[in-house]
Amino acid sequence: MDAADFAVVRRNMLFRDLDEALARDIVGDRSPRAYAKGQVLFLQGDRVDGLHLVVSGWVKLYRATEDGVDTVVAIHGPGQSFGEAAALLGAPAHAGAEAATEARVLTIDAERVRARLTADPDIAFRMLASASMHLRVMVEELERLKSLPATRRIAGFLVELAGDARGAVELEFPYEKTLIAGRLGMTPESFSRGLAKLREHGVGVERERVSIDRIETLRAVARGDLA
Amino acid sequence: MDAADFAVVRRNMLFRDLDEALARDIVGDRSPRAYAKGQVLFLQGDRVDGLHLVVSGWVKLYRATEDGVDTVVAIHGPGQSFGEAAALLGAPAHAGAEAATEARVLTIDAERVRARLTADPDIAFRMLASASMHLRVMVEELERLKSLPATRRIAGFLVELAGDARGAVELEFPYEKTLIAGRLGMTPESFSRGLAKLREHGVGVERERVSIDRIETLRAVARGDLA
DNA sequence: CGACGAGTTGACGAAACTCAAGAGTCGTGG
DNA sequence: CCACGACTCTTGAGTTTCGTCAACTCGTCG
Repeated sequence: MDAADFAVVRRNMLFRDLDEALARDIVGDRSPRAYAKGQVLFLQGDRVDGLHLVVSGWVKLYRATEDGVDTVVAIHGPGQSFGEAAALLGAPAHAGAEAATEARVLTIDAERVRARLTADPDIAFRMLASASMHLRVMVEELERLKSLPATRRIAGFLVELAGDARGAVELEFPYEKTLIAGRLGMTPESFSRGLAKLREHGVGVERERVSIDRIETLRAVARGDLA
Repeated sequence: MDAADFAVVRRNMLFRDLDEALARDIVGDRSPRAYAKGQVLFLQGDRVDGLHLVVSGWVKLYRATEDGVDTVVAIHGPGQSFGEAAALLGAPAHAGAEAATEARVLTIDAERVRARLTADPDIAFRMLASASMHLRVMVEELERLKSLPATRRIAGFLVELAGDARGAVELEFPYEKTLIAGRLGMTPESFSRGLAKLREHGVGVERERVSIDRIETLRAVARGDLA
């Protein structure tokens, strides 16, 4: 694994602030594996062999309901990990994973982590922290979904993408709009209309490129201060 | 703490299958504290001093949005715990907690758990398992919320309450309907109408008492096999 | 060039929210 | 003991939002 990839790994909660040597040791000689868009990493109910860490691209987690409709549960990008708990506990995955774009994902052997874990309880804390963070994200998502209208959810998504930028912002949608719509709990049509409505707040969209006149305005929309 | 209470504690994921002596040791000499309905355990953003385990009654976790509306994130009953990760990591709570009914809650000192944790890494696994279960519940909630119409969500809630009972079932709502509505992501009005609609599937409601003619019918509704 | 998929837009309908009124319960205090 | 108010829940009416169906545009790729 090259240095650039390893740098991404170190952005993850589990490896951040961890002793360099120990981090390398846990990763072992594994290299990220490349997945084509649409390729399945594992299915819902599969036993997960290791914990997954996205090095590049995006991976979606989804659940299939009985009637065939699938719900997007989360989407993970570079530096984000998933399936830690399932892997460590040897539990079946409660969601399926599929590459949403071309992606490279590092699979870390659960047994290896488990061995280090008993040796160094600090790692256990990190795993807990990681799980806790996932939980927090889900809670926030749940909150948004329960209470906010579509336009505000979209505004929120854009704000998140923009990070802490200020003033005029140019950015790209990281994956297909259809998928974003699913993540935000709406249909592609609603997403499209929502984006159209945001035009009056200085948001321009052309294909996957988005230009925002004033990100602060959008933050106000997301907060609900603006219609 | 008396034996009945301790039995409830042992139903929790963290303490189930744990060595009896160790379990008692972790709990220490703490006793459950009684909370009146509406009493606040901690606020969103508070530093949580210990992990909380509901012995009796119900505790709601909620998040307040900027505009004062609060969203119910989860509701925990006897044997369920919350705030584990936050307490252990010393992180601020990402939701507020308030007694939804009269409740008794055991607060377990985080430092004490931490100490046992370094001694016995198995405890770390349990905590992870616990966190993972929370996550799974949230994911399921998210899924339901995204894809299911109100009536099905209500049916699902009743089915969950009924457990694995068969045939005719009599039960009580564990807390106010308004709160249930919030948990299911709808207004009290919608909840009321939804319940009314379930009458044609053999559900009778009188105050907090619910009588279900055939729980199997309701399961079918929840699955979507029945309108 | 033609087929295909993604995205947009319009028309329509159903579901859920808001506002408002009213019934029933419970606790409190006169 | 009863009257009052507070609160919860229900029901009704009107409105909004969102999903569905369908047509059409526009790239992409074979």
